[in-house]
Amino acid sequence: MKYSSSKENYLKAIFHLQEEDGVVTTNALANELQTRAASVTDMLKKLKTQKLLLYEKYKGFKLSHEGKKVAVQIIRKHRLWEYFLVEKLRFGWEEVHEMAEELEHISSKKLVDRLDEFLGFPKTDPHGDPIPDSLGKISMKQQVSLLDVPLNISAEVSNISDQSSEMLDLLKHKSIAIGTKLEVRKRFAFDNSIELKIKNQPAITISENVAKNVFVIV
Amino acid sequence: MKYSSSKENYLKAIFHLQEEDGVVTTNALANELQTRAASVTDMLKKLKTQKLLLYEKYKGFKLSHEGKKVAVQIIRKHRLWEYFLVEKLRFGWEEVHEMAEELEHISSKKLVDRLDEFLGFPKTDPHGDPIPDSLGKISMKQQVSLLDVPLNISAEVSNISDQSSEMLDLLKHKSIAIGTKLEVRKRFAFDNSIELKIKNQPAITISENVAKNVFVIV
DNA sequence: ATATTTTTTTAGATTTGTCTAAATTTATTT
DNA sequence: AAATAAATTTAGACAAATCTAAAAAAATAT
Repeated sequence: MKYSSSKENYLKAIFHLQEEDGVVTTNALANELQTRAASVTDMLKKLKTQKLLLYEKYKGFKLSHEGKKVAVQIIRKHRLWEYFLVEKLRFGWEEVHEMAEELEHISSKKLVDRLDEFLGFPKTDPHGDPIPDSLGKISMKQQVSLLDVPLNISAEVSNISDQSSEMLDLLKHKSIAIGTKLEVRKRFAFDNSIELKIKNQPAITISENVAKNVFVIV
Repeated sequence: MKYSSSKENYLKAIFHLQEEDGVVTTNALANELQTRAASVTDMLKKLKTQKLLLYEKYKGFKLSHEGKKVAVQIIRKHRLWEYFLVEKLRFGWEEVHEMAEELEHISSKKLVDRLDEFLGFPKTDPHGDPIPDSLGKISMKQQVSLLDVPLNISAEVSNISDQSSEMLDLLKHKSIAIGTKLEVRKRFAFDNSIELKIKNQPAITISENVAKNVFVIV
């Protein structure tokens, strides 16, 4: 089955919000998609008709099994194309999102699978997010923010949730990138700032605000 | 400026028909795009409003300078993506057209230029059609059908205009592919069939009908 | 040069996705 | 538990791209 780009964007957004917050609301979705609540309601009805969504009006909604399957395939395409753009075409990881937003709607499944193979079956995209496999399975290595990681335990940076250029600039300066191995040495109760140690480098300090956006695998 | 996929398809189709037949008609375009003449008229008006087309009703139409520029960029994208699919993702040249029809509408110019670079600035796509450069220049190595090529002159197959699987099957059997170097040895006036010689192989004969679809560069 | 056929255009509908403004339902206060 | 506020849905409209059926223009044939 093939769905419009618009429908695919709704499915993807619902999937992400479901993951993060457990429940999705009409307003949250409208905000995520930069549209109006009324437009969201219109689309929810269409998605329900196509059995991609379980929806009772005023009562809330969530993706059906089929809806989830479609969403995951779109996310797979998005992340594989991002990987391609960064690793093969040498784009910076901060400039690939918009291009991937378009590329994720290319329909051929065979194309995605061949691309996956061409790229060597990467496990995560350039932002550290896991790439679902051809069957839709997502390896869920659990990520923890630096705020929650235990002290003096080796961890590897896996994801940066705020990808503003200001944030990326700061992290670059502190030599923190996806894949960086580090340990949290101390938490300062005064301002919740955190002291980190990266091998062969002097200790560094980051603010609570930065720490909460840096995710690691322990 | 960004145009809808539908508009881009019209521009591309008009460009191709203009190239082939000099003049384009409403019906020819409707046929090419598998749509109705009325729909074509509707779109022509829109393209005129956007100054992509010179159009006087009942009098005919052709692409404006700007319209041509846009068409060429789409053709560039189409052919680069085809090249990518065949050379990097190992698709057969007969299965890439539909995928390229989608990929050609991805908007980022920077992406296309990076792709071009990644592919090593190929000059022709897998069907032998020339790939316009970043500025829209198309190198017009003139192609001649095997019907028109002089005898006993070395020529290189550059294009197959009929790409039905029957034709491709026949050519495969005769070891004729894009890039094959050959000479025309003899023309038989009786049925206009042609005898060819490919290096290190016995001479072969092809019918007029086949010959007229095989284009070479001399 | 008139009649007939073909091509092209118009008029009016339809579908998809969106919108605004108003109405309805649910949630929150007091 | 009413009153108020917030969230959600409906009603009705619009733009883009398409369609069918009918009208108009151009091309062709007699």
